Amino acid sequence: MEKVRVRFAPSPTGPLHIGGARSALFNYLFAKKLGGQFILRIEDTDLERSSCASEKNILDSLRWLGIEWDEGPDVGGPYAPYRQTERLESYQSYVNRMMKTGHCYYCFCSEEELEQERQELMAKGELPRYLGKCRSLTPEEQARLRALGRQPVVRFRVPPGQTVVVDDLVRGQVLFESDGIGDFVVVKSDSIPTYNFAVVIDDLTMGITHIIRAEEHLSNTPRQILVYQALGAPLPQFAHISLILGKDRSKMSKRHGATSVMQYREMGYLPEALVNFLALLGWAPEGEQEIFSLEELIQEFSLDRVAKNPAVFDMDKLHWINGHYIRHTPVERLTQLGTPYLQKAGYLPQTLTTAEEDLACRIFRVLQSYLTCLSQVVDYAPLFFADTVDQSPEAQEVLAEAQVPAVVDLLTRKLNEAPELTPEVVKGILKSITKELKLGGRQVFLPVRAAVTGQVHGPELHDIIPIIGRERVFSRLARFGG
RNA sequence: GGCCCGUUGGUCAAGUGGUCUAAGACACCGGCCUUUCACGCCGGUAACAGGGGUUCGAAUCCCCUACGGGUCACCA
Repeated sequence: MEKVRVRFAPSPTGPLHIGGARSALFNYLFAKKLGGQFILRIEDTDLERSSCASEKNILDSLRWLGIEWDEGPDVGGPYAPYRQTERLESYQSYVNRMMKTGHCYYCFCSEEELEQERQELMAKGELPRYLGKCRSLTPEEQARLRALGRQPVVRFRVPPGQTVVVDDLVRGQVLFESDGIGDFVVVKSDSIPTYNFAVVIDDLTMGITHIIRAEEHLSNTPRQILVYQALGAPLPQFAHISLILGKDRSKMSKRHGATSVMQYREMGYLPEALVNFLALLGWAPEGEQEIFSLEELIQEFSLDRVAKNPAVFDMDKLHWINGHYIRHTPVERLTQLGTPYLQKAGYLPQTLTTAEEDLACRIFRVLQSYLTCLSQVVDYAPLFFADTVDQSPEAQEVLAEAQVPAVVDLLTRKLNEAPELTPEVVKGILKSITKELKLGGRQVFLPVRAAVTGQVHGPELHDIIPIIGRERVFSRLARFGG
């Protein structure tokens, strides 16, 4: 069997979108599952909107997710270059060929003329498309127009009365009538090829076997197929995956909140969590497993388990998955990834002493089951770093109880006497207080928690008191003593 | 508007004519664990868009309607 070669071909017009990441992921999984190659190609023929920064963002985002490419703009490969603006010559010969065979022709219509044509068609209630005005210009007419300084575009001559069949691996056969497609531009007046043409040539010359991309490209596919046919080239396999929708069921966009991979990274999502989540959007494994490593996904992935219907981006589930990965990752890694949030918020300095590193590690150990994303550590930070804490209404209620001053005084004394504060020591102290004052656990633990943290909920007291440290604990307890 | 795609609980989804009085997960609710919360464990509520066919039998096949989405550029 022919070796599988797939590609992810983003245009560098913005940061990598969550939808793009999923397309890349599906391509990657498909390739790796079948022992094929995953190629990254940059489609930068839109000179206006393309930027190096966006390209870098896309590469960084993919790498962060753990999606590695076998060939691409930065790593090279046997079909280099992998940036369309660097492959301009490669398109020219194909244009010439189609020009010679009559599949293409020059069109001198100006934008104004086209706009007018569009308006007229719309006014008549017909579908706006190019009517083929320049289809049969004689060489003389062409020369005259060129002499006027008109820069022509090259259009593809769409054959009339044809049914174009898109054989799609996820959607089955999809039929299009060629009459519904106007002669489309293949080379722009600045002599840069358009998307619909460049993709075909690149996929063809790079030996791409399967084109897995978002559904929004489905209606472009008949145009591309027409080009393949004009060239007498074999068709690759197509697979159009459904879109990712926002909460309101329209295509995911900025107004739905975070849409780029990097935003999720900044919010403290782990790459493996995002990958796991994205894989489950529009694809379902055979069993009932929900948590998958990249390796497992590669094992399990198959295009025929990809859904046809669009999927709503479910933030709740992402949170759950991320929380799961946070709970299951080593504290050292959590600390490493999470400490920058503490630094950015000013709780810790840019460069850490060994003691501060240790402190951060202890904080993350305690918070591990509380966080659903790393940035939330900042919400808990005052608990560990503030000299005084505000009491919640519930905490105030608890602190009004009669036994509180005695408990606080005794705790203060015992903490003071302890040579060192460790979880074991604090645990013992708290227990001894219940005994000495003959109080129920609740009557001791709850007020202590309220006084020390300002909350009635939170991690084990014996874990957090040593982290908070004697000084701060005393300053928080002070107001509640007898 | 034309063309195209889609429609199983709030969400992700399994399901490819009988084993569906429809799986699992998230969310939600309840219980257990625990000094509290979180975690974890156990349990519960909740769905085949509507209407016609085909068939002994339909979530599964066909048609229509409704709704949602995509696309109609010298953007990709």
